[in-house]
Amino acid sequence: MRTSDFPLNTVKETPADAEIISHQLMIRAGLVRKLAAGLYNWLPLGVRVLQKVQNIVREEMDKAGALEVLMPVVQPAELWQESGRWEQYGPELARLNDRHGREFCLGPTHEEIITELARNEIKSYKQLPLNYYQIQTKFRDEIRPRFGLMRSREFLMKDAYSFHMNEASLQETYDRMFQAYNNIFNRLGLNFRPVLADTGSIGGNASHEFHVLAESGEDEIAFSTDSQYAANVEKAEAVAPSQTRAEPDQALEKVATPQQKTIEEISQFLNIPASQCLKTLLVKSEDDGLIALLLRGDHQLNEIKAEKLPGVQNPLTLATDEDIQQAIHCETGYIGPINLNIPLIVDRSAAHMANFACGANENGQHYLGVNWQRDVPLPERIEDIRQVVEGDESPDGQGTLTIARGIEVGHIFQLGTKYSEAMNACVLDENGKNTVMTMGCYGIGVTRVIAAAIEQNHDDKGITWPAALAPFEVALLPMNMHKSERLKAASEKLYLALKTAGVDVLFDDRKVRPGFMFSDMELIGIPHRIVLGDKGLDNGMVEYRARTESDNQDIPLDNIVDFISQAIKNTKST
RNA sequence: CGGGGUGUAGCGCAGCCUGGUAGCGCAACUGCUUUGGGAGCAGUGGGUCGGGAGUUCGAAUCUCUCCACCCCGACCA
Repeated sequence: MRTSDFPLNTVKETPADAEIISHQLMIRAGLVRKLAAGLYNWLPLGVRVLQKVQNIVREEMDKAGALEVLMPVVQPAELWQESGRWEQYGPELARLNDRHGREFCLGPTHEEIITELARNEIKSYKQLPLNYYQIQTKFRDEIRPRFGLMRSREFLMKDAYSFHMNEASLQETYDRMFQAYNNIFNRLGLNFRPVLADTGSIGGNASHEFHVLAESGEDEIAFSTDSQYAANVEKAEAVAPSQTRAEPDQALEKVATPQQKTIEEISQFLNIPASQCLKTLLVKSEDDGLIALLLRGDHQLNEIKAEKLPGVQNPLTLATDEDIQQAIHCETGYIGPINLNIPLIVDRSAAHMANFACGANENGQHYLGVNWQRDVPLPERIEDIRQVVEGDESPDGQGTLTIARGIEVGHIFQLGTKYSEAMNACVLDENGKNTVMTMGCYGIGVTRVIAAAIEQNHDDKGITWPAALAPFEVALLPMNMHKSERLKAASEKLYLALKTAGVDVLFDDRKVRPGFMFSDMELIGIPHRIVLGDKGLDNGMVEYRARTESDNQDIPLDNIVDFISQAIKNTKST
């Protein structure tokens, strides 16, 4: 490709509304342009990268035995009503009517559609297992689209759905997908980790997320220092402290704490660490009453864990100030377990506290030196309801947890029969008996992968694409070609030779100054650069430099095609 | 949805407080010079100042209203 035929649309200035580096660079390099909040146009250069990702995803999915399909973006409401998600989904589901007034939505995902497809097309156990996938646009009307292509409203996703006779077959495909995902992200050249995950609103059993590690990631991941254990903090289990609870050695004492409500204020006011304060949160119970959740002051409630507990309203709902006033006759901030006449659930770590402080259920009053059993019965329900923190013991008993940030680029689920049962997707088994199919689903955020790749691969000059993602493999830069017929001839000849050798080369034949060319090619992140100049030609040499290197290498013109082919091969295999 | 902010040339911004001929830099186009790290000089084109209503002799500027976009928050008592 020639730059005279392939305008680069790079911009020197950083757009004002781009917060994170990938967003800035995607706009500066001319990959995308914003159309509206969360909506982007893809320019030719960006499309090339998109296609690279798609090709790798396709190859690995095909290799893993999945079959490509294509389903509509616009989906009839009936199917969503059948699964129950028409009501469950909030405003994130974009709904619309056609000219006849019939209801539709823009697909945020395709479980309903694939289940409808499968129940019509799959009749016999002999056709199973089957794994369908597509690469298709999704629309989610996000509360707040942000970080450019990282959380846009419209985005490209690879989604796959598998169908099975039983759990064992599902597990087999799930394992294959797990492997396929590892292959995909390895081939893409990303630094990533598969982690145990919560199944979220989609429901189901086992689930893994694939995270690209980056500071700007929106998710927190907990890793063991000593083992392979890795989990999203939403999911990571906070194990009970291994040491036994300290003996009471302080007397119970009631102290005035006027205007001191938050844990921070209390710990400062009483001059005790937050870990010695007990935090009491009131939430709604299933029958619309109240339940108290007790946590160590320095710990945070894990909403996902809490709302799964029997008796706790799901989704988790905090008690209002009025509820609390009515039930306890005090304000928030002064609640504690002593003489608290509502059901209590205590976190494992909180159950190990001794000589702690807590609210006295009277405005402006706290207790000090509180101990379980002596001053207040230890609640029967001891559960894991907190977020893990750095330094916690790893749930597998090996090492401690460290926490890193990640960008979720893939997610695989064992769905079970959630959708197939609701939508009656059955096949006949070998006895001619109707059986509900078991399902799995597997997603990759194709557009997000690109943003994540840039977050992980950039320098002060621009993008430093992993080889597999770069829009072109080689930049061919002639210095002032329009002034030298000899240079022009040599450049054209080399361009042709590279193309013939199957190299994806971008030939900068614009009449621009050298510095301009260098900057453009570095910004858009082409991994290999060949520079031709008159001086070099005198000696039959050209210059080579890899995008991530800072020094030139002189290569004989006669060898450069072989040299480059080899360099490309090397970067691809690493 | 709550709070805050911004809308002026393709992009980045000034002008607004204190009403009086719409500006700067980059980009684009033309010409000349230059040519190994985003060139210099000269010239050219480009604006319903987000939309609407109002106040005024006169509104980018003041008032009201609508819209768009951005940031923070939306469990941490």
